[in-house]
Order: sequence, then C-alpha cells, then structure tokens
Amino acid sequence: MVEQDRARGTGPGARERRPDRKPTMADIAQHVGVSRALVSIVFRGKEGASEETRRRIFEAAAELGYRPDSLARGLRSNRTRTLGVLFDLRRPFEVELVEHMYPAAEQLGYHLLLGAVTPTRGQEHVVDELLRYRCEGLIVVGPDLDGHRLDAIADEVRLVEVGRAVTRGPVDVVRNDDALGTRQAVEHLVALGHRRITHIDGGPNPGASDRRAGYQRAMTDHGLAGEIRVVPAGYTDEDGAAAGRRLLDGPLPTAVIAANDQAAIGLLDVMLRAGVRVPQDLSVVGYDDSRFAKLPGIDLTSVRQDIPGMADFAIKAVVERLDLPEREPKQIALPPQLVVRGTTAAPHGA
Amino acid sequence: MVEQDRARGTGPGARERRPDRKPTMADIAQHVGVSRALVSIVFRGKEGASEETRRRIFEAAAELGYRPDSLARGLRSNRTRTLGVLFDLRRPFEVELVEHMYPAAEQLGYHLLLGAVTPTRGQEHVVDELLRYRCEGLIVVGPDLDGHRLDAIADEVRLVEVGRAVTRGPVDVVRNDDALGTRQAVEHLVALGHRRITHIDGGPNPGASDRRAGYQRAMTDHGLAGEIRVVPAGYTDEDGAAAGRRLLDGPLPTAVIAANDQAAIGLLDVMLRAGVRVPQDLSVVGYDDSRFAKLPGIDLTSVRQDIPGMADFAIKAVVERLDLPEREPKQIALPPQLVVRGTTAAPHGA
DNA sequence: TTGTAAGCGTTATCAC
DNA sequence: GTGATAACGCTTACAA
Repeated sequence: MVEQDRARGTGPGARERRPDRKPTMADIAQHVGVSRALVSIVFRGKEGASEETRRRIFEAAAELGYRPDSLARGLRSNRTRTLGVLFDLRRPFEVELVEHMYPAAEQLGYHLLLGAVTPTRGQEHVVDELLRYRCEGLIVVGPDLDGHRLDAIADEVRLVEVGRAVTRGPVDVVRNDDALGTRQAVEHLVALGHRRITHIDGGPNPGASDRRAGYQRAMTDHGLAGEIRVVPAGYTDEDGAAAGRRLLDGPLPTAVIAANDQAAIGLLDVMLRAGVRVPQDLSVVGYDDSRFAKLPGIDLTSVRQDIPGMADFAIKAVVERLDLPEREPKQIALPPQLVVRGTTAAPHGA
Repeated sequence: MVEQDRARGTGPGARERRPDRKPTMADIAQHVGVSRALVSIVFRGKEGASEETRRRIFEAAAELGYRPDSLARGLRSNRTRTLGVLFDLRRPFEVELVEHMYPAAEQLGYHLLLGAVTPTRGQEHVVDELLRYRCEGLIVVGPDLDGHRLDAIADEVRLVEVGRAVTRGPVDVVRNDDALGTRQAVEHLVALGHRRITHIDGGPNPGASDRRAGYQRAMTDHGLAGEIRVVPAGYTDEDGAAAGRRLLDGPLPTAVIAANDQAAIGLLDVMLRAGVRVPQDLSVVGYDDSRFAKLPGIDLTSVRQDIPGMADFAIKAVVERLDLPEREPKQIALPPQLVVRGTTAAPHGA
C-alpha cells in the first residue's frame, strides 16, 4: 500500500477514542479502506462511486466527526464559490439587504462572505480582506470609493454595486428608483386633495437628489409647478427638526414629503410640540419604511424600497457573470412602494 | 536554478502588461530574483531579510498588484488567526456588539469571520460554516442551541458565549447584569419619590427573568415589597400595548419599568392616547437604550448595556484561551447603566 | 542573509 | 469504480 500517507498509529495504544486532530479525508479513506480521491468524489456528490462506497464513507465521516475544509478546497480547486458582500453594519437598510442575499446565494450554490464596514474599517480595507479570501464576486452596498479605485477592483473580480453607480466599467448596478418613490408620495397626496406639498430635502446624501427630482417632476406633471417648495435639510432627526422649525415660521403647507424617515420623525416631533396636528393639519410622508415608521405612536406613511428584489438581483447578477463570462453588465432601478399609514389624510379644506 | 517552478514565459511575447492570473509569491520572487521563502519572510514581517531586499520585494508586490492568499496561508500554517462570530442579523443589539468586536480583534492580530443567523440559516448551520473555515475561536452571541450540542462544539474550538450560558463546559461567558439594570431603574424612581412602581414583564425572552428578579429584589430592599406588581407581557410593541391597556383598567401606578424598549414604546403609545401624560402622570423606563429610545418624541429613559465592554471581553477571553491553553474559563456579568431622559420625573404628589 | 524541500487538505488528471 | 500522483499558494525547518 503505497498511499498510506498520514495514517496514524493503529497499534495497541490507539483505542476507539476521538483523535486529538481534526479528521481529514485521509482518515476517512483509511477507516473505510479506499483512496482519498474516492472520498473526495463522494463528498462532492460527483458520480463515480458505488452506492455501497458512498454509504460507508458517509458513515465513517459521521463517526469521525469529519468536516470538509473550505480553505484546502478553495485553494486546490481554485473555486471558492464565495461572494463577498461589503456593507455598513451601522445601516439597518444594508443589514436587511444582506439578510435577503443569503437565500438567493444559497440557491445558486454560493456562500456569502460578509465584509462589514465599521468606523474602524474603511471600504478599501474591507475589499482587501474579502479579496484575500478569494471571493469570486464582490457586492458593494453603498459604494463610497471613487470610481477609478472601483474600476481597478472590477478588474480583479466580478463586481456589483448596490445603491448607486460610481463606476463606468463592466459592473452591474442595482438601485432603488428613488425618483419614483417621491413621485408615488406626491401622487398619493394629490389624490387626497393636497396641492401645497413641500419637500424636505436630503442634501448631499445618497439618493437624495433623485428623490428631490422625482418630487419636482411629479409636481410639475400635476400642474403644481407653482407649489414646488424645497426646504434644505438632511437625513437626520435634527435636520428634520430644523426644517420643521423653518416651516413654522411661515404659512404651513398641507403636506410634506421628507427625504427619509429620520428627518420625517424629527419634523413630526417639532410639529406635534407646536400644536400642529398630524395628519389633520399636516400630512407627513417619510422614505425608507424603516423600523421607526412602523412604531405605534409614529405610524408614518413611507416609501418602501424593494429590499428583497435588490438583494436577489445583486446575487443573480454576479453569479450570472461568473457563469457566463461575456454577459453584458446590467443596470436596474427597482420600483419602491408607498406604504400608507396614519400620517397622511385629506387636507383640512378638502 | 532548480526552483524556477511556476515561472511564466518572459519571452518576446510577454510585455509589461498585467498578467491575467492573480500574482503569487513566486511571481514576486522571480521578479526580484530571490526565493519564495524570502518573500514569505518579508510579508510576515519576520526578521531575516535585509532592508534592501524588503524594499525591493514590497516594490515588486505593489507593481504586480500582489495580495497574500488567506486560504493558502491558513492551510499551510495551520493558523488562521480567525475568530468566528455567530450572531443574529435581525437583532440590532447583536449587530452593534459585533461592530465593537472588530477593534478588539484587530488589536490582538485576529480577523473576524461573521456568521449571520437569519430566518433561513439556523445556528447549527452557521457554526458548521464557520468551522469549515477553520476559525480558531467561536463567539456565540445569544446561544440558542442546547447545552450538549454546544459542549460538543467547545470540544472542537475555543468557545465564548455572549448573553447567556447554556453550557457547563470549558466556556467563557459574558453577559449583561440584567438584574442590576432593573435595580438601577427602581433606585432612580425611588429617588424621584416613586413608590408605586410596576414591572412590565418580558415573559420567556432572554434576560427577562433576571430583569424581573432585579426589580423584585430592589423593591424589597427599599421596603416596597408590598408595592411589587408584575404585569405579564413580552418584548414586542404589542406586548407593551396590551400591558398598558391592562394597567388602564385599574388605578395607575406612578411609574413602570418595562422589560425592554419595544414594550415600553407600545405602552407609551397606549398611555398617551388614553390621555395619560408622561412623565407627569406616569414615569416610564425602558431597557436596552435602543435607537428608538433616543428618538425625539420618544426620549425614553432606558437601561444601557455595556456593549463595548461585552465585545471587548468576548474577544479577549477567546484570544487568551487560544494563547494560554490551560487558562480557566471566566464568567462575567457587566454592569449596565441607566440613561435618564424625558420619560421619568417626580410623581405628581411629590 | 538566503535557498531548498517538504508539506497543509483538498481536487484534478490520469491510469488501471 | 477506483487508485496513484501532482498540484493549489503558502510556511517552515534546515541547510548553505
């Protein structure tokens, strides 16, 4: 027997007890009395092993507590079947997106390797980490790197951007149709009878300019170009509160559309403290349909992004480009959906 | 030159363009004209290479776009310096905990491998995945597996449990001192002059029984055993709202301590709708100091767990046990801190 | 200071 | 159906 390689002593001292070493395929092979190659075949589910052998190998594996080694496997096969996902742990939206990527990846036979951006780990650092683990594709949620850097990365690995496009290279992009969301909000309010609808702007934040543009175009389309009013703000409570205070200085609109939920909540608070009743005196719409929007006592009408759809698209896009190397990259903007809750109603005079 | 191994053709056809293959140490070695071993030494920062050689190797690495291969490294050295972290992506508390683990791990020279539990991936599945990547230690946040299973895992890898202890094996455990948190809440309220303090119970949820016990003991210690009142509820908005409605059936206490923020918020909503003013008529304390508690318009007094402290302890514990194999496992309960906000004040009669 | 050679646990390519 | 053998990219004695 030439290939006895790492066979351990089976002399009188070696009883039935568990070995102190992690069992390998060689151990199973030895235990069953076949070659390692055959064990490998069985574990990969390839054909080329008899039913009887399969059974005995699985049996031995269970008995020895064997677990395949992803490192060795990836190294040798040059195929990790792993997708890296770069996202920001502090953003609930991105976390939820990641959650939805799992079933999609699993179904296509890929693993997810999470690369969390945190205050101590920038995107560049995380990309490097992911690439060292040989992930075959990279999904970057909320890319923050400059376009050139990302183009260089796209050169090394299949890339998908989620949220916004910062590159012109061969990269798939999936994002929310931000403009459509604010349009839906405008249309909902117009249908309720509102005309004086103000937008609380998101400033330089991701998606904010499209949300503003969607508002402006929808207002124009409904003959309300003269009613367009944009109050500069941002994505935080405090931004929304400040915008609310500005609004209180003049005659109130009958409805506001905030660039996101946080700002809407800050604004809501200022309004309620000032004695403005919502939705009787003022209708308020948020954006993101975050957990805050669903809270009793807030119950905010809000625009929900299609998170499962985006997750699904991102995974499928990268896997497709892995399987069909010459497939052209796609770009897509998924439609959001307005979730109507308690902060919107017909205006007073209607 | 015996060791020219995978040297690629450098003939007339091979211009300066980037190779289509990922560069390896062999490429750098060849480029510089040294052995692979030397390149390895340099990349690991070990001494035994001249300054000049170091410089030239780093230069070549940068030029070729080299990136060390974590798979090969881990496989060969049998040392991945990787810690697996099992946590639930849906629980903001756990996500925040993970975020704080990064700096601690990085400082000790370890990487984190995230194992996210989601509705489609149970704890067992995630543990298996993590172990296949050869992580050397495993941090299980909110263990849900039964004790025997976890004991078996502790047999394969250094284990730390965060949140609760489900095993008796050689395992470190770090958790919040849940009872101390409710005690702090009781003492805060008593200092404000409250006596009729009711606890909104967390039911069978993690930490809930300790929170209840802390409340009961603190009440007793302040001579308020006769005022102890526990309303069964849970950890959701709806649980809190239901408890609030029950409370409204009888004479109101002057203060309530909810088992968590969600329940507190559900209760708050019911109270405000019923015309009960907070904090004038009723003081409310939550638990977790979640993002909800900080929202303007909620501004909830709440008990904050020491998340950075727990993260730090978990990482240090597992690394210590990796470095000092015979170190005894530790168990610790970290003290939380009461964060006083707008929902607590002196009772009416005070 | 530097090079040689032997693996780590797996898969791929041949043979038989 | 099955087995031997050579890699994958790296680390680690040990030799020079």
